[in-house]
Amino acid sequence: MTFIGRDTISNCLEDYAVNSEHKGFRPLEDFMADAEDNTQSIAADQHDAESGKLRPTMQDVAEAAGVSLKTVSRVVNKEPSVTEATRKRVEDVIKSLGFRRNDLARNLRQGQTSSTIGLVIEDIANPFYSQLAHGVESVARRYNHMLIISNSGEDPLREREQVNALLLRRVSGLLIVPAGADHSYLTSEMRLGTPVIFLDRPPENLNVDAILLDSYGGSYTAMEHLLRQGHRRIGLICGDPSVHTGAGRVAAYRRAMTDWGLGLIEDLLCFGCDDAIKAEQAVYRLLALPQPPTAIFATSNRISIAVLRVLFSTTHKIAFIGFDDFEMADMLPIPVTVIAHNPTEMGRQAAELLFARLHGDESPPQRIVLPTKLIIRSSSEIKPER
Amino acid sequence: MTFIGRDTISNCLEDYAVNSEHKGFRPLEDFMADAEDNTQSIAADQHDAESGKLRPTMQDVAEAAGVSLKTVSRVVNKEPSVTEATRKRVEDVIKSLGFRRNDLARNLRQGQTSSTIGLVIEDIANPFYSQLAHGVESVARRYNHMLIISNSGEDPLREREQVNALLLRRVSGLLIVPAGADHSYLTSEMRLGTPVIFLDRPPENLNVDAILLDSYGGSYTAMEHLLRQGHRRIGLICGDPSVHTGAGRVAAYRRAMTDWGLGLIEDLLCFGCDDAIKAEQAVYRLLALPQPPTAIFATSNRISIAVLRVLFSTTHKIAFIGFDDFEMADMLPIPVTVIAHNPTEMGRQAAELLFARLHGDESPPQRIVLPTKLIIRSSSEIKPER
DNA sequence: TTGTAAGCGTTATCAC
DNA sequence: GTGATAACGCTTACAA
Repeated sequence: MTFIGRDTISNCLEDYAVNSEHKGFRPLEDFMADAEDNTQSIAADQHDAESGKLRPTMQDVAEAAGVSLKTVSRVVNKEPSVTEATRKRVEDVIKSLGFRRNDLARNLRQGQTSSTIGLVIEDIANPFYSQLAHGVESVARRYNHMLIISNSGEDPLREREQVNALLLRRVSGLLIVPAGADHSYLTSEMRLGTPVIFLDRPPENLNVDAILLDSYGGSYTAMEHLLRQGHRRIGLICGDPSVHTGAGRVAAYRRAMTDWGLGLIEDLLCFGCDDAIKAEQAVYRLLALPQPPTAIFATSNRISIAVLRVLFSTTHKIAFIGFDDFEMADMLPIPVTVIAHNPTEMGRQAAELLFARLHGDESPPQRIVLPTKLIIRSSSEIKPER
Repeated sequence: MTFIGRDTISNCLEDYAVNSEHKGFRPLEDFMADAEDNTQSIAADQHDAESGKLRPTMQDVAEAAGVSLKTVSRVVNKEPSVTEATRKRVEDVIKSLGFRRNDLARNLRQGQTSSTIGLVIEDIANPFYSQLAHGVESVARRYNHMLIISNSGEDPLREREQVNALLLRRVSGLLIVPAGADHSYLTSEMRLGTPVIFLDRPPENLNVDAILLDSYGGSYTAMEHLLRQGHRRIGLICGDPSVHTGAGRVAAYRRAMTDWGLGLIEDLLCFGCDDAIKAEQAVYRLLALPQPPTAIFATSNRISIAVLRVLFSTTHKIAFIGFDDFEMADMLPIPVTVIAHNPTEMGRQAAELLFARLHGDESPPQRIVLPTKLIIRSSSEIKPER
């Protein structure tokens, strides 16, 4: 075990510890700007010079063991009809040569697949997606498949590229959180036998399995809860309202207002708040209104956090509900009421369905809608000021 | 766009909205227990009945276009020497047949690799690892590689299985956050040419690149900060102290105490708090001590959150510092002082190094130690009660 | 129990 | 420019 010496420690003290002007969580790029040249590089001891050896094949093993290639194959695949003696001999050679079967070749011969499934999401760094991926992975492992994850970054073009790259690699199946609108480009591939399942958002122009969330129902429940508390001016902060999930949540907002006999006040609706900056600006705009909202509904975890950051920094007493639960929602100064659901379970169900398809389930494409649950903490219990 | 009807909404109201006895963030399994039978399944419209078509090969394309297999290959790979006319003809056939090159076969022929890299981590649902994965993926994409992520769940056995599965699939390179202790099993594979890089923890019995964090330096800085505030009874809550990261943080704790002329009080040291439950129990134990600590140092993000959950639920005024920054650390009732670093950058650097190795960089194995930064918020400024 | 030969879908070599 | 033909490392079918 090697530790960095005391000099490192004093470096840290001088360079960082005193600096406390920084506040707030800085997850990505902006962090290293002032720190990266402090990267310390320590060369390790020695290095194996000679390399360039070729990877041994079954043929090599066969020759070294004095048996045929096929016998090696039998041993490797644990087929029964091999003498204990030859098996032992072959296994020894395998060990000494460091042989490892090439599954690329194996899969090429056996079927069309790579015992790998592909998952296309927006951004693995978002907890929603990392939980989703966790669920998928746990199921994939049960079926002896590995998981290739690729980020589309909400870019339809990139989504297509990634899907194509996965298909080239002959993934056994595909799980997609769609970024683009038109997915008809997948029809031919699906006809050829690759099962595809959509997550979180349904496909357009494609008849395919989808695991969705009850965005509309959950949001309607949340709105009703706010309305029951007496709120009439409710701000809405959402991302792209043309995305399915956003659309459902916005529709629920509108419908709830209408059902309660309230008109829509355009000034209270904020669209396109896809990143933290835009969401924060939207909140500031709402607060500056002659008649600011008495409550705010945010349509996703990222947006919620941005909104709350502003709300907590002001003295305004505004009720809040957000879609998606998030870690620490219950630990904030005012615990946050959320529309919760289970991303891990969503990933699991999608993966299970994928493997069912892979194993020959030919039933018609399904639409599974997972339930949401209003978790009432404190932020929604703030009453409207009169 | 299809929305769930009003009946769904009332379901939600009755089944969930009223239920508010639940508090706290429930990320995984325990959530669905009471909700899963509410899963609604809606069968979709119709279904393409006939399938079973075989995937077209270059040979099929060649026959349909009346050219040789090799010519198709030339077109697919955009090699120069093809007439515009034949190129067009072949491309049309490719489109009409929905042909897609099988990269399994291509890779088999070309080299040993699958233009895929493998990443083995503890748990993708942990923000530390999902940020790390994000960094790796962004670099991999630049190099036209896809990323296979697999979770070891801290289990050395599973780690080995996963590594083996990745190697069987002929990943171009391997990024590992090691769970096990002995990694000599990788030597033969590395000699055969697969570059391997360790993240967060160095390998044992293996001379290989590693990207690490300055656990010791960061922790020492944190301890000094607490000691300067006058704290003398500082509780330590950590996971497995035999893991490299844990060991470095514990060593810094001990050393700092010693350097300040303080003895170690065994009662204040809590080891093996790997999950939230154990960490919480540890805090309760500390609080119940005849002389409880006036400050606590937690050695990871998960532990920090568990500790804070307890601390915030009591009236004890205890200072706190945690290793790893986390989202919302600055928004809690008492903003949390942390030892921050950049997981995304760690992933990026590891991936860059991996590709350098892949491109023939033969320099001796490196140990890169990334800096940490003490971000002082409020939790560390609580003075010891006299 | 063991071995031979063909073939998976591509690319590489070298003719034409 | 284009096309045979032989690999790549393995499995399948069938023979010995």
